Amino acid sequence: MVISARVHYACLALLELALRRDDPAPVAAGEITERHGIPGPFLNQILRTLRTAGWVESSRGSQGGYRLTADPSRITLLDVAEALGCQESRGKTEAMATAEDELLQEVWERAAEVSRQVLATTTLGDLVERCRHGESTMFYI
Amino acid sequence: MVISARVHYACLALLELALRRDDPAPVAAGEITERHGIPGPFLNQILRTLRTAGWVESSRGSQGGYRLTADPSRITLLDVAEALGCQESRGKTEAMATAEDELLQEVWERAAEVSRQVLATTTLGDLVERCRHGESTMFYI
DNA sequence: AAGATAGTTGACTAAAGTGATCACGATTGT
DNA sequence: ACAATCGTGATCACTTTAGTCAACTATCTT
Repeated sequence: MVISARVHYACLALLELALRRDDPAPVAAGEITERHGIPGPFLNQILRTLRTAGWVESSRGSQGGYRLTADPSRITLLDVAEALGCQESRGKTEAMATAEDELLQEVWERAAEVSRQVLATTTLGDLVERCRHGESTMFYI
Repeated sequence: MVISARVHYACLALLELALRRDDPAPVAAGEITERHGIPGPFLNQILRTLRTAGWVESSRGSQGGYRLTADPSRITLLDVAEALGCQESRGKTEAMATAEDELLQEVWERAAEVSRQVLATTTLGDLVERCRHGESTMFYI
């Protein structure tokens, strides 16, 4: 599971939308780029992807912008990463996999899985809460 | 933590060396490429890296080859990955990190850390044992 | 109706990483 | 001598990633 700048930006944007969810007015892309220093056209591209994936909806024209389509507590960081096309491959060509090969593959898969679990158990709602309470409630291993 | 083909090959090679550790004769690179279908010159490059990192030693000339320098149970897959220069960056430029930014960084870091833990707790010795007993003793989450 | 604001679309570029190859040189055993 | 084997550095093709651009469409305000 690689966390690219794209995914990071996407999460930032969605977090911003989540924080302003009680405000009925949509949030313009420009406001997000300004607050987080994300290159404008790039964020635009990302928001488009999130819209196609169904996580945000947009309204055009003046006073337009983006809105979350779901409750922040129902959107996990894994959802976001997958929406952005985080393809994990290591796509065994099926041919000639020795015993050692398979043994290693299992380890790689497990390493990826635990990583995925972390993302799957963190929702935008969690982050909003942490953000509001100003606590950094991460417990390290 | 991205598992590249390079790291996978490196682990295969080291596993091979570990399996044949009682045999005093060094293992030629050619034997490994043949058994696992790894492109020859590529494995050569990888073994060179492992040598510089100190995990294997080589002897030249006819009957030459590679040998492990350490006990397989003391070599973790994380060691191997790091030897191959698995650089994880997501290197915050230090400038303008908003609260949301830092919150996300913590999550990415934790996701990477649990992944690293899996690799750090699996040694070549473990794999040798599993390989010999033919069991696939992986417990999934 | 005009103009400003804001999202839509698709193509495009530059840089970096990845997987892999090559030519040539240096050692060592038989 | 000769074949086997490692050592070194350069190079290449391909893909992904980050980011850009131009032109277009929709909507609101006045």
